[in-house]
Amino acid sequence: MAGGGPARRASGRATLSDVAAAAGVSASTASLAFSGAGPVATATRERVLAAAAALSYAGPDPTAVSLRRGRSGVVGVVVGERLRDAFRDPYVVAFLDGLVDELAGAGLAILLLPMTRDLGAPPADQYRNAPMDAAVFATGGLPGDPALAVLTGRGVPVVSVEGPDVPGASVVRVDDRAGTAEAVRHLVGLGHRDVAVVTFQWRLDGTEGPLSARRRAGGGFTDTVNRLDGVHDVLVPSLVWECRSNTAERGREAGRRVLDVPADRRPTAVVAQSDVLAAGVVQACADLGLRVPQDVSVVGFDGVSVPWLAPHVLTTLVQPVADKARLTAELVLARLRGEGPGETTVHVRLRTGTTTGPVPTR
Amino acid sequence: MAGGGPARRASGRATLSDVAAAAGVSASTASLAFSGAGPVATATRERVLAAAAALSYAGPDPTAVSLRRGRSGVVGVVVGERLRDAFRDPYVVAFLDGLVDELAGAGLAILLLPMTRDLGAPPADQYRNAPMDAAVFATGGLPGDPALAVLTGRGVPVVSVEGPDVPGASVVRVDDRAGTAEAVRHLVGLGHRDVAVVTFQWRLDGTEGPLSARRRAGGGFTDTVNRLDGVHDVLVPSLVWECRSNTAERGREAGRRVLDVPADRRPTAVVAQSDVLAAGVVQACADLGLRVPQDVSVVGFDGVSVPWLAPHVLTTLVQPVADKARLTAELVLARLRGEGPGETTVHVRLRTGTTTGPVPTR
DNA sequence: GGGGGTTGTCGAATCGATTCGACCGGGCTC
DNA sequence: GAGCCCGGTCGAATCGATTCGACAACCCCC
Repeated sequence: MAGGGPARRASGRATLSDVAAAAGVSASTASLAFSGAGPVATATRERVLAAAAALSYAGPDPTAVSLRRGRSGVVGVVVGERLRDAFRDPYVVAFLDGLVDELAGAGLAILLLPMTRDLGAPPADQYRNAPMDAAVFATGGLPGDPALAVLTGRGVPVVSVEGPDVPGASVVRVDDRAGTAEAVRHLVGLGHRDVAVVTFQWRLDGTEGPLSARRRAGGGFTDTVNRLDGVHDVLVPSLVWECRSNTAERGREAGRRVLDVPADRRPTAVVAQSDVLAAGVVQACADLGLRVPQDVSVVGFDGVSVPWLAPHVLTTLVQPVADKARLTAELVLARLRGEGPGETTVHVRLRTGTTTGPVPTR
Repeated sequence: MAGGGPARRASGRATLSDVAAAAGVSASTASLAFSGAGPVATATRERVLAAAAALSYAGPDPTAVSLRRGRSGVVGVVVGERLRDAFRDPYVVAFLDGLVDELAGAGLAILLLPMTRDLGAPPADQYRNAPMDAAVFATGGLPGDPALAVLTGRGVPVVSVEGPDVPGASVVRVDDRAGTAEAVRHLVGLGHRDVAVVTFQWRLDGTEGPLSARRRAGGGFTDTVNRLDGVHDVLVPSLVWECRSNTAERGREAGRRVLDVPADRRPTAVVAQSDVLAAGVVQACADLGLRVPQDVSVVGFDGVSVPWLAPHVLTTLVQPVADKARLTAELVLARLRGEGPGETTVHVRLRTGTTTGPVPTR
């Protein structure tokens, strides 16, 4: 031992220099001994490791490493407005689970970022202050989100999943327009002509109710718009009802409002923009004493399991959620390798369940 | 302008020094101009801000700030084993939502940490490498989790919610033992004597089925143990069934296995360790043609809304989830202020719903 | 025995900021 | 008019590591 008292700083924990001093080597050598980069004599390494143990040095400080390497190993993930609502959606959870798995496999940690709730307000502090090597908009987002400007201003590469199509961002697209169109054609094939649509929120203002042409023209969330356009590609829906959040509760309310009308004016089918909303609509049917699919057909979107709908099996557009997560992670990793923005499209597939059937005869 | 070409580094983005140089001031002054700490002449500040805008400098680098300040503004949150399962539990989501709100209010960002799945394996990289000012075990945890050792080794203060009771950690306790006992007394008051218990996993090995005395003696998750002890405080359950994950699906399977026996040997009441499991048990009753509560009474735990159970209202032990989140956040903030480990207890309250009733007469 | 190649170690520069102490005028008080 | 205080600015140290280039020692082989 190189004499002298303990080398610990007054300020607290031991640093690599302390360890080096205790082991009688330079800081460079101690670093090499820890990281394994570069040649170090076995005896030296052991001396360093012993010194580290003696000082209970727990390895290099992540913050210092981040600064030096210009990498923090953290990826920000933006999820829906309220965590409470976002995490209630099995699709979001499944996607997040896949994404976390893929990124964790690459040694990356996930930072939860709240989606901007008010386009007028400044974005949350975390966008500005939290360390981040990249950011993923996991569940869509609005063009013009100030958080986006902050991130690109910082030089943080953005990967957007069906999100704002900003220049410089990597994009994961979903062919939800074509998919929705296919689902509507399925309904038309069953004889349906009077189809209502239950959508996500169009903008961030908490509005709920029939979507006016004026509001529609104003532009909205990418996925919301695409899925509605897909309906219009096949027919003009008799009613479009906007829900203020993507929850079964709001879907149920939407279903009640859309379907609680005299039978001759009642839509014979409802296309919902998510399985969660669709499940709410099915519940609304039960509330109203309407049979699914004899009186009303219901179509969802996502293809996640909604076990509490049993014995119904939702007719829905299945997203390949695991693939989508993997592709998203790959786009993130590509940006981290320094490659430019990339782009992928994932395809949805119509799964016919028990919630759609022939149009009722009146 | 102080002549010369653009001061940007070849390596990429502008730094504070570049801005300072462009504005013709020292780096110290530029820093002061940005942070607002210390006096800066208005004219100078404006010159600095203009230079920053010209160089599209987006504010101080979070990593560098973290190193200097010894604070990253990031709090790690450990949630259950699989995100997929954890986030399916409305209670976990509600708690997390509250916690994120509270911590975000203090300018802290949330890092998602996967719970250790295998006590033998080394903890995930993120425990070692991710910047973190504190860590919260949000949904329980195992004593002896190696991730804990890594965190305390790093000097990261730990706040454990019904989690491993390690020395030095702040602890949020729940009086779930007393609460469960109260629920069981409620059942006893209704005449029940033959009560089955459906529990969380006891350990991490994916076991499912009747909990043996031997396994039980081996020690398990804090909350699992406490809630079971609460039952034993009142009576000896006729059967304890361990589920390998806290999902309605496993609860349903448990319910089927526990209740699908001849009526004279069937438990008249089931105490589940969560509302999610309880919901599964209620579904199992429907599967088996048993009426709730006429044939079987069911008790849950958490008091979160399980809307798809309608028209049933679960008899359950309500946790004050918002308070719990707030108290947890306060313990985190106290540690961040440098205070020592703290401790709180939250109380649960029995809410009598429609899923418990008098014992059936045979 | 000298040249060339390894191996092991170290010093110093660097990552991008914050902050303490020093310094310099100018206005104020006594 | 001397002394003081304060507003404004700057230089240098510091946070805790990584890494490049230099250098010494040693081995091998011709």
